[in-house]
Amino acid sequence: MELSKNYLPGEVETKWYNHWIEKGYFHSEPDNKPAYTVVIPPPNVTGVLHMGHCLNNTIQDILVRRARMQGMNPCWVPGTDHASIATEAKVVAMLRERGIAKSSLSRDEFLEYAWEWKEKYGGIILQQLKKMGCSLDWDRTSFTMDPDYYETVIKVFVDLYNKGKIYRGKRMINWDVKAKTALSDEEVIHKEVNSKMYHIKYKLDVPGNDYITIATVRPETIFGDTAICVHPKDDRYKHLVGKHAFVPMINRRIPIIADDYIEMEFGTGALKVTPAHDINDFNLGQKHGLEVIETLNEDGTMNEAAPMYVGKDRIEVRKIIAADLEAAGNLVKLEDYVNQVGFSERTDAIVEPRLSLQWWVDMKQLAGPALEAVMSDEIQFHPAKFKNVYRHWMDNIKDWCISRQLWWGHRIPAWYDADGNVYVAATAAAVNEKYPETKGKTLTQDADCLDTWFSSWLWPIEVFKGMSNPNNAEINYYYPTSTLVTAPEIIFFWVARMIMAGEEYMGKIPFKDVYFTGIVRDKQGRKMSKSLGNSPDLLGLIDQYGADAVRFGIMIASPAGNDLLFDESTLEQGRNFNSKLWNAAKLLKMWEPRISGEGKVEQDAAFAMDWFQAKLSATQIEVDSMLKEFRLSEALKTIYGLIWDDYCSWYLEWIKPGFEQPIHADVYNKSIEFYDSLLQLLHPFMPFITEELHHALKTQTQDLCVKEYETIEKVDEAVLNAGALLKNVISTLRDARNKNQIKPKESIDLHIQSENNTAYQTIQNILAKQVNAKSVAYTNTSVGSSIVVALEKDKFYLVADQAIDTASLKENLLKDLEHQKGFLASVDKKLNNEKFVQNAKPEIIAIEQKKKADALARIQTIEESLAQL
RNA sequence: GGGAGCAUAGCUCAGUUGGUUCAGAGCAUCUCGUUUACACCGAGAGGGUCCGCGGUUCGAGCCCGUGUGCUCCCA
Repeated sequence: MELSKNYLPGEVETKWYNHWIEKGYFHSEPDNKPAYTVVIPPPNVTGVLHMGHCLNNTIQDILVRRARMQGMNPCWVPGTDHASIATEAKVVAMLRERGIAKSSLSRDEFLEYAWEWKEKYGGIILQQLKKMGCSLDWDRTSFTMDPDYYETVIKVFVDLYNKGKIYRGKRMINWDVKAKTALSDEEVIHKEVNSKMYHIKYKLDVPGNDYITIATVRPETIFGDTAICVHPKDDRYKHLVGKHAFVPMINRRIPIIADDYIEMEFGTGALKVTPAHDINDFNLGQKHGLEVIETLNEDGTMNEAAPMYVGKDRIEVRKIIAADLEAAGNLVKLEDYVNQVGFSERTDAIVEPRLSLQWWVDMKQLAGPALEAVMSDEIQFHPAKFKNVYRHWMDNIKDWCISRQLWWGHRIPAWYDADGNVYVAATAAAVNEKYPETKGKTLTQDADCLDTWFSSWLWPIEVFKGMSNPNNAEINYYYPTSTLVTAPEIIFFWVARMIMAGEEYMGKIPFKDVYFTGIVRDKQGRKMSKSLGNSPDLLGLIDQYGADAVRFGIMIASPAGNDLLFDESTLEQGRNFNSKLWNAAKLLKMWEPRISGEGKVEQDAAFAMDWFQAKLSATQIEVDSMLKEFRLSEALKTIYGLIWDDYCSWYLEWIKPGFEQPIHADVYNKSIEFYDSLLQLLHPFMPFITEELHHALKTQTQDLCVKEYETIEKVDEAVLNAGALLKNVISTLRDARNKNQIKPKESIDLHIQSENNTAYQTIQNILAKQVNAKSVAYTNTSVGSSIVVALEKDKFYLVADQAIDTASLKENLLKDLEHQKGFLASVDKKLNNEKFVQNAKPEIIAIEQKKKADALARIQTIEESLAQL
């Protein structure tokens, strides 16, 4: 097969992906081989591929492809998450564009639109993963609202309720005014915001015209104030405790109370207490038996509690209230202030604390075994630092608010009778059966849906129908899964809860290793986000550079445990690597017509082959151990260096036949074999080009994708060292040529002075070729009018036609001499130190003595060279 | 406010229980070079008081203390 001038990724990628699918390589069925199971973190059904997915799925594909080539039975399950809030928001927006208000639709009508939307636009992201080469088992594509999955979620709710681990309660929750739903704590993102601190004075209900001043960043909440609180030890306010004050503008009379919760140094030391709209104030209110006055409607507008602002949004009121307070004479001052404000993860609306009746999971009961599994390393986190983060959260775990005021999702299986009694069971019929007293009564189902994560925490179980069809062959074979690859941001949302669900419902951990990827940032270190517009178009990049180059670029820049600073130049590096691979194959193929089977392999070529075999084995071992430790980026770098430097720059040059000369069949075949091993090693990282070249090299019986790794050959250390010496000599001599301005084309005569000539004789042809020497000779004495180079204990004389710059040669030698002498002095200092000799281990002392002997020998060599100048 | 982590070449990072030849790699930089795989290239080079200070030790990039700066998580 003839290779084109350049590698063209586009066609090659489509061709091989289709081929792999046709062959069914990615499909897994339980068998006798060990399973290697990975479940994809299900992207939102509304999602499109971004850099985070790209990193995450490339890593998973590397692990899965490698497992496949190691003879395991890998199963990588794709799927999507219904993403309740995000999807419902998209559907509502789509309806609005068509002029349909959600409020004008019944629940069923709305859901019909939602499903229609999901079928049409959902799962685009899965198609995009194919572009990247992901070896997912498409026959297993799952969705968190598939019928079985849906039933399982409901079953789990009922079960936890029956066990007393789910309850309904009125609590302070995070309210998303845009989506008009409750949010869990994890769905609130705290950001630093520039605000204003309003100092507002409240008239005291005492004779005279006295005031008490409070400081707040949320002045619109004053309408919900039901007390003012000061510290009991605060001398400024002691006399006011037990008295009353009036809320500005509405003149409602509220008590002044004392509590040591107050920080005297903060603000004015007096706190307005608004139990309905702040969690701390709520707790304070409970403690002191204060009234709770709500001032907000569901959509964040003010209600009748603020008569002059009814229907206006709270943020808008915050802006205009200053003037009104000022007019009323209650505004003391305004100052700039930076504070933390909670935003909705999904809608970016400012979250309002709100008192509300919601469903909760009692997390304390579930946390125990899940914490233990990680602390005991039954589940290993990579990097391990996330163990601490995990423990901290589990130790301080709060109950999980799971109800969402949405229609898209799993509807809560709770029914209410006319008196407001609650009955929990999977269906209305099941309610009647379980609670006979409900028969004949009109029951209304809870209108709310469950938090999206209440379904995703069952993902590793239910993708194998582990709950809807317990103990089936697949769940028994594939569960627990092997490795979970995910972003650290969802350690609490998802990872922790999957562990809980696994322990609760399977009695077993859901995965053995968790690999946390870094966060994808731009060149300046800013997180990639839609609002910053710094996310590149991934499909465009794949078109431009090829999928392999994108995978390479992203992996080479992702040090284990660190964030990824995305820079397009690494994709360029990936593309250049593609070219390098392509050209090396072209070179090999060029030699094919010149194969000759005659005679013996020349000794320098034999050396080159032995050396590369040793280098290859050593690197395979190294890569193996790196991958075991999930050091993927380093493993890729190592393979890159092996291919580019050791194979292309050294090995191929060493065995390269002269102009139009034949190549020995053994050398040719061995070189092809080496190259195929390199492609195999690289395949998990860059699957397309490696498969293409694997087939381009020669007729293959097997696709690379499923070709199992062979046992690694034993490393011949002696040959490895000999190769290292050869490389060192070549570089040193080339440097000497460069420094003496000998033109590359000009050949030299090389004389070697060494105690070990045989070491050089086997490699002298390579040496001659690589430093452009027309002759190599061995000598016992110095060679006149030559460039002298000292390396270790050996000396090399380069004889060239042109005049020699003795002065600079001498300068270099003197510099080296000084260097060596300084080194000798430091070694001597150590050896003459009695304490060192007494305390250091014998092998360390032996090393120091060898250092000394070597340094002395080198100094002698240099001095001799100097004497000859 | 609580917790976790980081600080090594211009950039991004390695550096295994403190001790192999004066700290390594990739990228970037500089010099030379179009020799028939590759300029998406080759050859070579330069570049670091390992954040500051103090301590332990015969010996510290690595251990301890402290200061400074940065990042993330939680409240």
